[in-house]
Amino acid sequence: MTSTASDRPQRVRDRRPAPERLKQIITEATTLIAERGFWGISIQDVADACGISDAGVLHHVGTKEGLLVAVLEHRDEVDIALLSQMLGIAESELKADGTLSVSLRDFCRALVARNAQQPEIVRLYSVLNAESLDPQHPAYAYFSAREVWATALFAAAAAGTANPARIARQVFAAMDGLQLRWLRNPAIDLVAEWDALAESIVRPYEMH
Amino acid sequence: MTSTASDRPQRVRDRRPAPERLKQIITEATTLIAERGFWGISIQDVADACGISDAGVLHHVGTKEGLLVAVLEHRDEVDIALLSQMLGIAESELKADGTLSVSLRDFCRALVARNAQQPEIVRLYSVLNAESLDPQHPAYAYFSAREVWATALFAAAAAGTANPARIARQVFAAMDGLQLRWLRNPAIDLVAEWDALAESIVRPYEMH
DNA sequence: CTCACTACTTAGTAAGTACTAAGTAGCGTA
DNA sequence: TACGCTACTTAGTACTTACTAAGTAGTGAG
Repeated sequence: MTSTASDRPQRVRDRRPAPERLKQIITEATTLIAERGFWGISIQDVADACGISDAGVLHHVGTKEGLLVAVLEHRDEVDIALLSQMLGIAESELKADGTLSVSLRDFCRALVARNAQQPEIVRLYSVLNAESLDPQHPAYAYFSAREVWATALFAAAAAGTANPARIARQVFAAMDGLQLRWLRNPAIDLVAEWDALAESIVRPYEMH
Repeated sequence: MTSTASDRPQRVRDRRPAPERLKQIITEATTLIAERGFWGISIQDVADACGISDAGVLHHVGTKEGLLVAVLEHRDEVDIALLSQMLGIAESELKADGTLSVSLRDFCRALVARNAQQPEIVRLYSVLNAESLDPQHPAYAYFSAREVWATALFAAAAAGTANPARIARQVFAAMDGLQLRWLRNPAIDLVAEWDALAESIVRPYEMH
């Protein structure tokens, strides 16, 4: 599972521009953290995956916590760009907490459709979200803020319904929970299952 | 966070009967694993919490994996006893996968009511469930089996509805997700929020 | 071609990891 | 009161951990 020093092949020097190497580190770290959680990986693991030394990784991210920050910041960037593109709205609409120009149904559908295509990322968030319930965890602040931020977004999208705050919480919960089932059993059709579930949740609150 | 050897106070010998000590080890380990996950704790941490040496802990559980097994086995026992008592049914009804003599609504209500009173245990399961998505994790087999087992139980309780299998998955998902929201923000009224959510999910599938 | 820069390496440190072997001390029983 | 059992300790093993200091080797600009 964890490689030992004697396992590691003798390296040929492979120098790369910092941005490229950093991106590689983030990619590999994302996979590893999704698999084993932040406490479950070592800097050495990431270094091995990149084909450099542990000190080489630390040269780019400073500390282990810095590695996690880099991973999460990168995901924020990519996710916001991808989502706003899928929905055909400005990125600013997802960042500021005003109103949303898309319906709750469209918003959720886009989210789920995107997630269905990147189980690794969904897993990263699922694992880190649970792990970071501990206030001592380096991602605690990030995930606490995300909880507020995401709930507000759902509520904004549910502005047309009878009880946006409650809908937001329920939708958030149902989506998270369904993804956990799907991660454990990928045979589940995430999108179809979500459509059925969302229909049930939103319907009672629709205003005519 | 993690105590160092120099922190540890000089111990007075405190010998106890094996069953009592084992129970203490399980209790302390449960708390610690719920906080930091299985990869996030060390046997030394558990030993410190119990006021004995790490070798003392290993005397009772053998290996770190043995510790996790002991924790999970103990929880199974306690949970089944508690649930069957709350529902007024035989323990065997929860173990075998036949029909259930209680309605889905009553079954879920009992589950949620119990969980609302033991956030630490809910957290233990939430953290381990996510962490153990990795097939290498020592609790992988346990949580994979639990997924099947729990889904079957929900389906049995939903036998009277139009689509028991789908209902089971949706209820399982919604409950898990709502608990995650609640663990992060305990101000949420888990029972009330569940009642509203369950109503929405089950209603469309009810047969008259 | 030279030089500054920087992406890396090696070789450390001090601490923590799971786990073992061998011995010690308390307790129940004969 | 002696004896065996066993709950524990100390001291060790071999290894991993995050991180640092100092040096090396590619690279791009002058």
